[in-house]
Amino acid sequence: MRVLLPCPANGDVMSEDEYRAIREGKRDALSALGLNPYEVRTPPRKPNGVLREEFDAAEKTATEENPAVLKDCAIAGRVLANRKMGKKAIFLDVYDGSGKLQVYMNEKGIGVQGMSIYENLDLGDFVWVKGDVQRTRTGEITLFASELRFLTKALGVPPLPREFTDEEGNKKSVDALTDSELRHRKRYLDLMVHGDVRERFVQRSTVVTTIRHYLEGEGFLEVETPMLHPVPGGARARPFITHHNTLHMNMYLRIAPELYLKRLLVGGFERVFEINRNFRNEGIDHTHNPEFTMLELYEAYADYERMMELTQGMIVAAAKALRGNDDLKFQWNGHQIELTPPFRRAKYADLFKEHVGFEMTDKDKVAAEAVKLGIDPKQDYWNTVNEILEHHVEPTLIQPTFLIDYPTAICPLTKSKPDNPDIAERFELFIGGVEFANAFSELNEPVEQLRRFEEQVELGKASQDVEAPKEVDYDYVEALEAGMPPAGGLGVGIDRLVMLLTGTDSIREVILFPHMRREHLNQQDASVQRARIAIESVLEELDSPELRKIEGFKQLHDRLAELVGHARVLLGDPKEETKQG
RNA sequence: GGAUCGGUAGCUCAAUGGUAGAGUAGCGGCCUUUUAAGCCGUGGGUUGUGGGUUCGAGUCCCACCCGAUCCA
Repeated sequence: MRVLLPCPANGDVMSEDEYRAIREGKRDALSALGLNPYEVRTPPRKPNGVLREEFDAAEKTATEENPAVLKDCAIAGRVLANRKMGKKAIFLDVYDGSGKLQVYMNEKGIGVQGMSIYENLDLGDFVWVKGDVQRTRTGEITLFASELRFLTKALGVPPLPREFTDEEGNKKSVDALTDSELRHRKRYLDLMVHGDVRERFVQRSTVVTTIRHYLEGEGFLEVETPMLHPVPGGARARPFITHHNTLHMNMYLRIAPELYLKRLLVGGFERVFEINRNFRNEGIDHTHNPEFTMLELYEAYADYERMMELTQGMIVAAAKALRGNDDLKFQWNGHQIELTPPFRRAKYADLFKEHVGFEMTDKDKVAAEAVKLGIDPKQDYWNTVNEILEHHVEPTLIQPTFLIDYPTAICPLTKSKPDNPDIAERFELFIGGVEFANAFSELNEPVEQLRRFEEQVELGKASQDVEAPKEVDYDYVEALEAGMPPAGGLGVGIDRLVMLLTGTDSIREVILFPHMRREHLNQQDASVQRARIAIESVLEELDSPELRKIEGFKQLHDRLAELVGHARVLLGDPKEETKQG
């Protein structure tokens, strides 16, 4: 483990790590040669991939007597292999964003200056190399170096795949950085050494870009609405709470952009979408990250039928863009998935009856089933029905299925069927037993919306449901009073879609920096951490001008500030130490 | 929240309760076209953290930290 210690002499860091010390020595040696170990400018160069293509093209006209050569090319990249064959033949593997290119060097080519750079080169460093590209005797496309320049020193050792010899004497390859914890915490290393991981994030970008273009093609406008909400809404979830200091008010990281996007329909935008993060304060596992990416879109004068078309259309477009062809078979979550449209449609009540065995309106049987499944008895009836469905039906929905026509009671933002107030025009799309999309014909009646909001808050209070809304968004109701056109709305979980299309079973593999607990916090450190946070929040509260108006506050404030100061010293807060020093 | 599994050198992994090891990377040397080159030599560890049992703990016990998988 690398241990960094502040160096009292110059404020720099010194290290107990021998690898690092050696690299620091080479860094200093480069400086002594008059070179910048962190060079500012890179001379002109071409990507490795471009040179490979140009060389392939040149070879098409080459003959045995006149083999292909590209004169005076230059590349830049990270050195990840160094094969020294004696004093006068060196092979480097230099990687850039477009892949690897081998470099051949000898003293005759790069000179004394180049060799002195080579002497101070470590795996992981960045270099610029100039020379002719041709094949070696063994057939590898290689840049024969005539000039070597140093670009950047890497003080850390890159984790590299290696090979070992097993008991039978067979050579076996070993991947580097296989520990998923390390891979996620140090994603830069994971990306550096795992081309397939880089490729997966390129694919993620392809999915997002394709959806964006698809929607733009449908006439949608991409918008950005607030991440900080005064009243959390638009979904059932616990929000993250934060605090705005000068407004002296709590704010919530959004759990959904829905209510803002629909305000835009009121304002006259007819087709809007947003692709961005939602934050939900819930558990972390291989399908949940506290922040995740959602697409939400709203279309005036449309309904949930149209939303089904759009959902299918963009998923298929993304799938084709990734595959580069029309093969829509995907292996995911242990299932073979066929994404060829149209996706199956099935009614909520029908599938409930089919898989649970009785009507969802049969109160006695629902109650009995709830007991059997251990569902919270304080739950509202329709939430109970929904949990039963989640348990018995959703896992069976392997091939893409639009589950349509939900009970109105669990759809506070959805318009009911014109001929049946108990059924809402809502669907969720399931693939591989997992929810991928949620959409409905949007409720636009302000009075009914207010009634449902209030009902949700009351039900939440009664059942002590932590996910239930605590507050009615009156501002949204007021917006509806201004008149919102009939509309369809849709939400699609982008992370899950990328998982499906890339055949990945863990959300952490499609999020660059998935959240984890802080490393190396023992219980004591964790307590100190919590205490510090508590102290900070006390201090913020003390700054409130409202509080200052209260009689006798000054004395209380001074006493508290004193106590906070003591607490900081006890906890070893660096701020307090510098104040005293 | 519960169950199970895991955390040992930079990396990948060994080690019946009995001197913490190998490969590779590193460092030194040899080698003029290699393909994760080869050969010789060599340094490298708070075994996740803290306790306990024991003559002796990587190993057994307890608590905790960080993950993974399954369940709720």
